[in-house]
Amino acid sequence: MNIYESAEDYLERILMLNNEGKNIKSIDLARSFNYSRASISRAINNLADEGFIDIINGYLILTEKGKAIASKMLDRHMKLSEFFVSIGVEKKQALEDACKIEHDLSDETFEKLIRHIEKTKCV
Amino acid sequence: MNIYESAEDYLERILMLNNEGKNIKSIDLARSFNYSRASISRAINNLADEGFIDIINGYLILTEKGKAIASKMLDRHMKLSEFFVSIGVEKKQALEDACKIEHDLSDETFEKLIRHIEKTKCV
DNA sequence: AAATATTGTTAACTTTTGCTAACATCATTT
DNA sequence: AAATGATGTTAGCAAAAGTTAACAATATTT
Repeated sequence: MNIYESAEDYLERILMLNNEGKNIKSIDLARSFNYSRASISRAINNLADEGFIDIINGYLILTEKGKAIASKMLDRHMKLSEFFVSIGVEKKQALEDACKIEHDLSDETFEKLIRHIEKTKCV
Repeated sequence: MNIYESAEDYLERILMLNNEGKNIKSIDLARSFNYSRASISRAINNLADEGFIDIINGYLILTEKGKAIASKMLDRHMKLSEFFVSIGVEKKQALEDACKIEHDLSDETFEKLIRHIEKTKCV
């Protein structure tokens, strides 16, 4: 009953696209990640089995449980990449790095980091 | 001819232990990571095949190629964990988080981060 | 409605990185 | 030298996360 790193990415991406006003099907996610339809199909069905999403008419709908994870990841994603950009990292690179480490940072470290960023914002 | 994350960890750990004045055999690495002898044996032989270490009398000796990676990782490990501690993260957690993200950060982001840390040191 | 194109699923494979079990080798101690 | 113990290797397994190929189910276009 773990949630895997890849699963976190999928949920986050669904929310990200929803926030852009898009309703998402499997194929959209596959295109978004540039992964095969097969990979996404299996992953998505697992997420549905585990109650992170509902699949309704082919559309991927985050459950509360799924949304909780998606929001957490998206929040980390945005804050980390903003921070990287603010210290001079090129945007594309900042996004890429944020995407990787958002899964690995402990809650403690992430929170302390955010506090540090707030504190040093005008330096 | 990639270098995998686990391989980076092994090389780093060899250097770390060398720096404590220890000469390291396979068994020491296994104990250090709390991994089985079998896992380490195979990984180490791969690293030797790929020219990252020499195995001499059972001792694991970093080649120049191996040392380059080990130093880079160890440097990141120390600087990141120091930074985390400096912003209030508990030491054990700081080490754990550093160990994970040291592999993922791009050179650009790592360097910019270090510069930022230097700049905000006395805030 | 029939033909075509798009989307989703299934099965079997690959890579990374760990495991256990069984065996081989090397070192120590009696 | 023989017995014991420590270390290293090999073989086969597992899980996570991707792949391709082949097929099934939907949609769309003529």
